[in-house]
Amino acid sequence: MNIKSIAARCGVSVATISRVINDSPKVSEMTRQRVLQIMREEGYTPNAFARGLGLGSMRMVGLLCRDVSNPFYGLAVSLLERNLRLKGYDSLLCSSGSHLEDKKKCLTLLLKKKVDAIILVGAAFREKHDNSHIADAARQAPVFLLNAELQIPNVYCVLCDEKEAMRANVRYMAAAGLRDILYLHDMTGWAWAGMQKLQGYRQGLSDYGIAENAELIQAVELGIEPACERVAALLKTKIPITGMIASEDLLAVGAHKALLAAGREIPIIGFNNSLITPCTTPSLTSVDNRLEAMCPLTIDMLEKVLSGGDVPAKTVLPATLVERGTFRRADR
Amino acid sequence: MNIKSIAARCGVSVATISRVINDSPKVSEMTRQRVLQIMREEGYTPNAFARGLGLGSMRMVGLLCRDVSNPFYGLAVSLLERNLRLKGYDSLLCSSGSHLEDKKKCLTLLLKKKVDAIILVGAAFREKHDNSHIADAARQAPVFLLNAELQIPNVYCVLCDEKEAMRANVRYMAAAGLRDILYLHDMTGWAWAGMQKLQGYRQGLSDYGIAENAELIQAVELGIEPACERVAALLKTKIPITGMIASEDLLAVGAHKALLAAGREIPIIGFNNSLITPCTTPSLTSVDNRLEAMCPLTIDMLEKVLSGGDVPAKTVLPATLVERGTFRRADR
DNA sequence: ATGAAAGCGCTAACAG
DNA sequence: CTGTTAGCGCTTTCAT
Repeated sequence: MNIKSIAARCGVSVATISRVINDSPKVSEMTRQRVLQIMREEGYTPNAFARGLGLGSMRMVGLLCRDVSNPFYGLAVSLLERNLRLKGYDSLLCSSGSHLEDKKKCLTLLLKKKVDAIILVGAAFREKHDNSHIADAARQAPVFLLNAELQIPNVYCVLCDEKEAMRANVRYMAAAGLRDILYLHDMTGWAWAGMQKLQGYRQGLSDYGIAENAELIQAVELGIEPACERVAALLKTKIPITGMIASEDLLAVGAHKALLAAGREIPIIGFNNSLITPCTTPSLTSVDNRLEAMCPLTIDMLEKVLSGGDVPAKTVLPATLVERGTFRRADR
Repeated sequence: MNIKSIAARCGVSVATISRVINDSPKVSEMTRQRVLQIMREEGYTPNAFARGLGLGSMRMVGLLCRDVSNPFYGLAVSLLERNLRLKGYDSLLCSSGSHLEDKKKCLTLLLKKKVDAIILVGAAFREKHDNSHIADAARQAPVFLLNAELQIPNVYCVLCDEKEAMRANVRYMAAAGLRDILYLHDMTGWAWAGMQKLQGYRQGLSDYGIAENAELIQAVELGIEPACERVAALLKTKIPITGMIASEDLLAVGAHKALLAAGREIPIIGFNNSLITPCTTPSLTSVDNRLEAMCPLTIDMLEKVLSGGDVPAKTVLPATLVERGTFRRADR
């Protein structure tokens, strides 16, 4: 069943069928209806590959993330995919892992499939030294970075101001009279987002003239248990801790668990406002980095770029603190 | 840059280039090397659409799930995608939501893109009354069900015996002397998997000659808070509860939260062995439904089916109880 | 408004 | 082992 047989069955040429398929205005309403009718009767679907070949696009975009099984990325991918579908794009998914070589490979694979655009989900896609592979990719298709920043032609960034959010966290706590604020993060080596957050923490301290205490900055593996163990150990030392801020909810939950075991209660703020915030008792206060806003925005931009429109290379949204039981702002 | 210009540059015909691209053995090693060399020099990549048109496949498979942002599905999608990539397939992702009409639409969209196969992730894709849309799809491409069963030609099922797992849960608890076992589930209307688990619970009771108590079977919305509220309410009644089994970890965590608030401790078993099991103190005992085994297996089967091999229409794996702090088996 | 025909870039049967 | 050539199914100019 191809365009030719439909044309024959309709008594028109393939050109007319093609016009109907592509919603061209240069078809009389009468023939359009007849063609549509027959297409329905025959259950005809235009061959996507042939269309792709002719049009140079199959309306697919590549979604790259480190790992969809990470709830944060999973949510991002879910939101992106839905918004893409609304605009008639399909999503080619690619969990790349965190090795640079694998990320490059994934990029190449997506480009080979001739996707219309590529979305890099997460700050993990900004390398420390060399982002030339992204620049290369951007020469073939527009690249969108979700939650990372990179100034490269044909690369568009949508991100949430996490540095400022972290800074605000510290200030809120300081304003509540807490001065010994533990910063629990999961930075492993270079991680742009991690650096930003850490800087935010430091700025927050300096805003309030609090001296930085290296013992209060703790890096652990990303997970509830590693965080729990570390905090449990810290609580046994003489290091004073009156507040805790984590770079990820999982760490905050781990910290809370350690507190519970030690029979103590200390204000905690998590990050990402993920679905585990109700895990703790009371529920976890957490920073929401606005995925629900960033994702639709990204897709809007994508659509504009693909239709030749002009779009800012960088859009920054402010984060929001979602206050729950583990910490509430004092200043209101 | 197309096959023709590469052919010209190499001084051979397009057929030879095509043979090289497709790893045909009928090319002399010398020319193969020369062609590969030049392809590299020119940075040539065969046009995927044209190949798709010629070969009738772009090596893509459709991944359908209700929502990737659900950690359980996210993990499944992640595992499937990785295993597919290892075999050279790309994944077209589709979060369909739970409405039948939307699921049908997604199926149609994937088929339009001429995917080589379709994987339906989760029991949600088995409808109560009419699965003809799946049968229709299966006529166009093999369909694989992850964690659901359906006897339809060209549909292959890989699942975990959740009914038996739930039955075992009850038996373990009963063997430990617990008789008033609350069953907390999230069944909303028809849900095949939900029914299976419930049946398992009932069988477990009957295995031990325990009479079913309707008040001990509670349906709540899927989420920590709904479960917490419900259990908190139950604990205030006179209904005896000596053990709890949940159809999903989230519910178990909610239940545990309620217990904590009430200052009580009751054995709990969750389901899915998700990343939130360390949320509770002590950590949550949970049933692992073997995604790590099912996903690679599914992809193996997919590969075999696509290469014309014979494959069983249904494969069932046993679940595993991962014992942590909230419950341990007595019988060993 | 419609049709004829020349691509799009690659594959594969056939001939050598 | 290699080349010639006819598709694959659709899009799109250019006539009419």
